Amino acid sequence: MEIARKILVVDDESDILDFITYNLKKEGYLVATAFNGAQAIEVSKTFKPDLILLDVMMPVMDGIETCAHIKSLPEFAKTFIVFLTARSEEYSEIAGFQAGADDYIAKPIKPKVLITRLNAILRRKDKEETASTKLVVGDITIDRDSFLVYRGSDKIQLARKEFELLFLLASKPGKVFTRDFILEKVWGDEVLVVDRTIDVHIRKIREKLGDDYIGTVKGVGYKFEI
Amino acid sequence: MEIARKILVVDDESDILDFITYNLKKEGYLVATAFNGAQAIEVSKTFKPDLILLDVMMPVMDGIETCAHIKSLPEFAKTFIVFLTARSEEYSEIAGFQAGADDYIAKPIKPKVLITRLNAILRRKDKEETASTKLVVGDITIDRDSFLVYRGSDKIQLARKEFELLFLLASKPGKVFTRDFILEKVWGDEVLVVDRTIDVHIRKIREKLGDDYIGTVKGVGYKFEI
DNA sequence: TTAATTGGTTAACATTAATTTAACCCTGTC
DNA sequence: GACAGGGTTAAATTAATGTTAACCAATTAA
Repeated sequence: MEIARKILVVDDESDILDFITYNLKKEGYLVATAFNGAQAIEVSKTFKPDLILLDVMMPVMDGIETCAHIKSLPEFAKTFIVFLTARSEEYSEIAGFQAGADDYIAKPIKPKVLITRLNAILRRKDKEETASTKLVVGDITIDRDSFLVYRGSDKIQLARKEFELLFLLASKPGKVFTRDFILEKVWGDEVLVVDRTIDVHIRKIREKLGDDYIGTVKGVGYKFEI
Repeated sequence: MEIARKILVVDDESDILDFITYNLKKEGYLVATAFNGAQAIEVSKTFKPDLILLDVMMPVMDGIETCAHIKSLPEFAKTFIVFLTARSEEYSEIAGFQAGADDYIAKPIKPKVLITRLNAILRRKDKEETASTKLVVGDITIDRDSFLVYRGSDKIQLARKEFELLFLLASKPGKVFTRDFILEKVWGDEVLVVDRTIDVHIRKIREKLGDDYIGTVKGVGYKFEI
C-alpha cells in the first residue's frame, strides 16, 4: 500500500484554507494547515510534510520570506514548496524561484486543476527521489537540476541514459546493482533491450569520468566505487 | 515619511461605501468613491488610485467589465484591482481574474480582515515596485517593466512568448526546464500546442540573443546557461 | 476601410545526437 | 580449448531537436 502524502497548506484566509483542505482530504492526502509563515515553520517541524502549499500574499511574513526561511533549514531540504500566486503577480514567479520554490500554481484555484497539479508535482518528486537535487560522492557531484556531473570542478556532460545510470549507481555507493534492477529502473518495465546495452553505457560513462568510479562485479552487476 | 496610499472604493450601495470608507480613512488611507463602473473610470483619471476596491455585483456596468476596461488602459497598468465578492461565489467561478483582477476579498466584510488584507496587498505592491523588476544573469538583463532584454548595453526586443520563455528559463539559471513545465508555465493549462512550437521560439531567442545563452539537454529540456 | 506588419503556430524536412545492436575481442576458469 | 561473462568498437537505428517556410489571427498603419 502507498503511504499517504502529507501536505501543509498555508494561507491567512480561512476560507481558502478550508476550501483547499477539503479538496485535498477528499483526494486522500493528509493535510495540516497554518495561517502564517511562522506557524508554517512551527508545524512543519512535527508534521514533516512532503509538500508545502504556500500563499505568496500573507501579512506579517509573506510566502517568499517563509519559503526562503524554510529552504534554509537543512531538515526541509527534501520538502517541496509550491506557491499559490495571484495571476498577475509575475514578480513572484522570479522572486519565488529565487527563494527556492519548486513550482507555483495560479489562483483562482480550481479543485480539479489543483489536484491534477499536485499529483503531477508529487509524482515528479517521487521520480527524482532526489531529496536535494545534488548528490555528492567522493569528488563526483551529480546535479539533477542542471543535469551536469562534476569531477572536482570539471564539468562533465552525460547523455540522458548515462546520467540516469550513473545517478542510480551513485545513489548507493558501494552497493552492487544487478543488470535486471538497472534495466527496470533506468529503462522501465516495458522496454526490452539487449544485455550489452548496459555495458556500452557503462563504457561511455567510464570514458567520460575515468575508469575508477564504476566497478564490475562479475556475475552480479555494477557498483559505484566508494 | 511614507506617502499615504490612495484607494478608490466602488460600490452601488452607499451603506457599504460609507462603511468601507470610514474604516480605510481611520487607517490613514486617502479614499475616493464611485457608484458605478463609468464613474470609477472617470474618478481614476484624476485621483490616480494605487488600488481600486471593486464590487463585482453592480448594475449597469459590473465589476468585471469595469475591471477589464480599466486594465486595458495603459495608464492604469500599475493600479491594483481587488474585488469584493459575495461569499457564495465559488473561488473557481471568479471570472474576475480573467478580467485582470489582482485579488479579491469576500463579503461580508470584517473591518479587521479588510485592513489586514489591503495592507498585505499594498505591501506586496510596494515590494514589486521597489524590488527592481529587473532580472540580471551574466551580461543579460531582463526587464519586465519595459519588456526589454539587454545584452550588455544592447537593447533587444523579444516578442511576448519569447520573452516569457526566456524569463522563465532565466529565473533559475542553470536549471533544466522540461518541455511540459515550460508549456504549463508559458502557455497555461488549457492551451495545447505542439512540441515544435517551443523549439521555434527557442530558435528565435537564440537568433536575437546569440547561441550561447540557452542550452539544450536532449531528452530533458532547455536551460539558461550560467 | 484595406493594406501591411507582427506574432504565434504548424507542418515538413534536415540535422544531429543518443541509443541500440551486432560482431568481435579479451580474460579467466574448469 | 571451450565456455562464460564482460569489454570494445563501429555501424545502424531511432529519437529529439533544429530550421524553414507557410499560414492565420491580431494589430497597426495608411
